[in-house]
Amino acid sequence: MNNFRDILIDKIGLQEEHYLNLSKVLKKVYLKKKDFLLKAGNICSFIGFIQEGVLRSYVQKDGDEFNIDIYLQGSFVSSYTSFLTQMPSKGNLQALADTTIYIIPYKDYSELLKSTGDWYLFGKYLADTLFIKKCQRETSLLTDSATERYRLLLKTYPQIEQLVTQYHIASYLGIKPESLSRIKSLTYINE
Amino acid sequence: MNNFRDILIDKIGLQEEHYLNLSKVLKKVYLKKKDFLLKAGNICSFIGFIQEGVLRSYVQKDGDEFNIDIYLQGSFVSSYTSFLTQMPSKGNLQALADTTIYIIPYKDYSELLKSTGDWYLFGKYLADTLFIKKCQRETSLLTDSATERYRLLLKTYPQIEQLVTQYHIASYLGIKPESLSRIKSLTYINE
DNA sequence: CGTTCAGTTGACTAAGGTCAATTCCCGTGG
DNA sequence: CCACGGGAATTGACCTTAGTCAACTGAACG
Repeated sequence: MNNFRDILIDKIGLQEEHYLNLSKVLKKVYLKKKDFLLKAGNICSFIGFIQEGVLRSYVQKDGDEFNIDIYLQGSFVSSYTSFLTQMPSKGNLQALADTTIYIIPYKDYSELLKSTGDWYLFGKYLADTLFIKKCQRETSLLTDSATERYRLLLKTYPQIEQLVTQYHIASYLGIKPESLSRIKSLTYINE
Repeated sequence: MNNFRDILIDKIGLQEEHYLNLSKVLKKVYLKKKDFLLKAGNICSFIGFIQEGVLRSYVQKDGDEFNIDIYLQGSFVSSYTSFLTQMPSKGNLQALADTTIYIIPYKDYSELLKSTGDWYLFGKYLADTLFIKKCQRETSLLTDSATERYRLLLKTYPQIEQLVTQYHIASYLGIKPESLSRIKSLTYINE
């Protein structure tokens, strides 16, 4: 269930034919670890799909980095607010490992939308899933302790500690790496 | 710019005619302070528009309440995740003052969507603005201190302290009322 | 008036931050 | 094959922010 075609057809309900049309405009992009897919200040002109690898979106404030999200294999990646508004993005998109992405350029995406109403399903799927994900994170940031957020993350992405460093996980959780280290050491004692 | 018709026509780009069609299905609902528009566990079957008054959405955890959002006059209100998925809502919607709302029932909304593609604009406006708002709050919760969030809130809604109690503002900020009280007392000293 | 609820203040606690020292791990070059 | 260098993670000591609980003030309203 981690490839683009399956998600389009099985999850979103589009047809093989749609996938073939999409394939024609998809651009395959290879990123090395630490490469940027998008830098803050630029307009996001694409929707990406991660074939292989990991990315993060983060914002900078007073010289510190804050990870807004971490994107694993099989997920869509975009600075969606910037994509929607076509205004400069406040966040950066950066690879945390060597990564392969399929890119749908904004222009081609608009063409697809015009070609048939079916692509509306895709836009709605994207908007809805992103919204729901944001709501969950908002609630978690508001109601859960750092320890609870850490456990939730492990439950959602059991493999994440093998894929990204503690620095990035801590930043995503809203704490410092030192604090995450302490949380982990306590976790073992309490089980 | 606080009434439904103006937003529909000037902001979303629909026509007078659309507004007239919508008017036929709108239900006017009066809530007293502390009345619930939606209780957790129920499915949200409407989009509301606040004609007059204030509401909050909040979740409960371990007996504590956490305000997810506060909705003022002229804004849309819904448990949008529940509305989208037609699954039970995790959050509650409650009036914080006597409130008048226009309700678009889910069923009628679906009918409108079918009647003409133009209503797609409405759905997209709603989804996009809600998403952007969530992103801003997510970033603020992650990167700003309670004091910064408090200042941001006052800047965004200067009138909010006249409309809702400190208890609700504190909960929205993710802190306790006592802490907000201390933040306020320090604020005056530092200006 | 007295009750009730919102807000403030004080004393203490807990969670997480900061900074510095140390250890672990892993890749690279001699 | 080993030694070393550098980033990642851990640990310790101390600081800051916010939470907790209880007492108190004050305005609102029956």
